[in-house]
Amino acid sequence: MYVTIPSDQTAHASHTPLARSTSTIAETQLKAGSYLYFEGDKVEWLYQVTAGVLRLTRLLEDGRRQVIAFGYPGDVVGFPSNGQHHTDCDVLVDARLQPYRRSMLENGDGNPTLHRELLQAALREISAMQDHFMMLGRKSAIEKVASFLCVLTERVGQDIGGYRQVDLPMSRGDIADFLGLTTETVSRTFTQLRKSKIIAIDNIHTIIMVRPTALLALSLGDRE
Amino acid sequence: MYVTIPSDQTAHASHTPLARSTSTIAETQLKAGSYLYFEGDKVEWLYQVTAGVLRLTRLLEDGRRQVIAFGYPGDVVGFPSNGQHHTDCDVLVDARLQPYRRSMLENGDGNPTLHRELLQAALREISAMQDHFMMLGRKSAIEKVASFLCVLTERVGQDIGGYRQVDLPMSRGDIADFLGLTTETVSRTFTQLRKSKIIAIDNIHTIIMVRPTALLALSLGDRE
DNA sequence: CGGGTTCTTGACTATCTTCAACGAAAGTGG
DNA sequence: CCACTTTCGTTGAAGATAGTCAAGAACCCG
Repeated sequence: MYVTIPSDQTAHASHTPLARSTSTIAETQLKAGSYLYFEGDKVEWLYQVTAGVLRLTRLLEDGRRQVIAFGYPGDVVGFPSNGQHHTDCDVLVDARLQPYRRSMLENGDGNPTLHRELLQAALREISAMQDHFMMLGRKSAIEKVASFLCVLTERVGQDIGGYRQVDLPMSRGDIADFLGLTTETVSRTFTQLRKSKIIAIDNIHTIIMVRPTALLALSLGDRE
Repeated sequence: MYVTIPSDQTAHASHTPLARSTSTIAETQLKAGSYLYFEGDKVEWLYQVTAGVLRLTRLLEDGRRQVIAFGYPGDVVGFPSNGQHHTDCDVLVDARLQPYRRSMLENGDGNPTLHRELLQAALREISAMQDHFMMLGRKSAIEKVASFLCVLTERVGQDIGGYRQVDLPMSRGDIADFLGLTTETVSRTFTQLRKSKIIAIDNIHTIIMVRPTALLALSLGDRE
C-alpha cells in the first residue's frame, strides 16, 4: 500500500481472497516481528494480505532506510524481478496471508482468472507507486503527513463516537522512512496538527480526525 | 527508465523488440514534442521504445510536476491501471515505437511468449520504481545528480576520445522534476561537479565523465 | 541577427535535519 | 507486581541543505 493521495485507486482493492483455485494453498498465520522474506531471496510465493499489516523496506549500505510500502488487507506483496525479492518484508501486526505460487503470476498454471487477478494487482502496484513519487519528490512535510493520514483513514479508518479515527501500528520512524522525512519532523508535524485542532492524538498509535476537511486541504497543498 | 542506482537491473534490458507475433503491428515513428498519451486516456496499446527518448510526467493541480520516468530503447511504457493511463507521455527525441495491444499483456492473445515478456517488463518496472523511491526519499542533491549521471552513462553512454560521455536530451527542469529538486539546484550541482573536475560539460546537453569512479562514489553517498 | 527560452549564478530565506535532552511507554527479570 | 533497562516519542536550539527570487549569460530557432 502506497499511502499517497486521497483519491488513491488502491484504496478500494478487494479485501477478500482472489479467485480460488481448486488447489488453493491454506492461509498462513504470521506473528508481529517475523520476516516474510528478505531482499535477494528467490521468489517462490506471492502473498495476499487478508489480515494484519506488513512492512516492506529497503536499506542503503550506510543504514539509510526507505519504507517502500505497508501491506494492508487486500494488498498483494512479493512481486519478483529477475526471480528475486527486492525488499525485505516483515510483519507489523499479526497477519494472515494467502500464498500464491509465483508460477501462478508468471504463466497462470491452469487458472486464468487467478493469473489475471495477480497481473491486475501488479498493475495497480505500478500506478500506486507513481502516485507515491509525487509524494516523495514534490510534497512538503505537512502535505506528506496529511496525505498519509487521509489515505490511511480512508482505507482502514473506523467511526467511533462520531469521529473517524485511525490506528497507526507503525512507529514514527517507519512513517518518516516511508515519507522521506526524519522521526523528529514527523513528530513535530503531528504536534502541529494537534495544536491546530485538526487531529487529536488519543494515544501514540491512535489518531482522531477532528477536522478531516482541513486535513484534506493541507494534503493537497493549501497553506494552513 | 528509472535512473536510480548504478546497479539498476533495468540497465541491461533488451534493446530489440520482444518476441514477434505473426500479427506484429508495424513500428510507429513519432517526432519530438508530440504526445503519445495523456493521463486518464483509455489504454489501447503498450509501446516498446526501439529508438529515441520518451518522457513520462504527472502533474499536481497547482503546477508542481514529477517526471516519473524517461523511456529509453528497451523500455516498455503505457502499463494500464483500471484500464487507464496514469501519466502523460511525450517525445523528447524522435522515437520509434513498437506497439503491442493491451490485450497482449492482459490475456496473452494467443502469444504466450510475448505475454510473458510484457509481464516481465511490468515486474522490472516495479523493481526499478522501488529503487527510485530510495533516490527520492533518502538521497541528497549531489547523490541524486551523481546517480542520475552514472546510470544514464551506463545505459546510453558512448566512448569518445578515451572518455565516456553521455547525452542529456532533457532540460535541467526535467532532471529536477525527475529527482525531486529545482532547476537551480540541478544546475548548481552540475557546476560543482565540473569545478571539482569530476565531469566536464561539453555543451549543455553533453556530459563527459572525467573521473567516473569519483562520481560513482558520490552517488553512493561518500562525502566529497 | 534578434527575441525567446533555458541555463547559470548570487544573495537571501525557509524548511528540514542534526544533535541533545528529557519524558513516556514498553519490555525484562527478579 | 515492581524495579530496572531500553526503546520510542517529543521538544528545543542550532545548523545545513535546498528553495526562492532576481539578474545576467548562453543557447536556440526562425
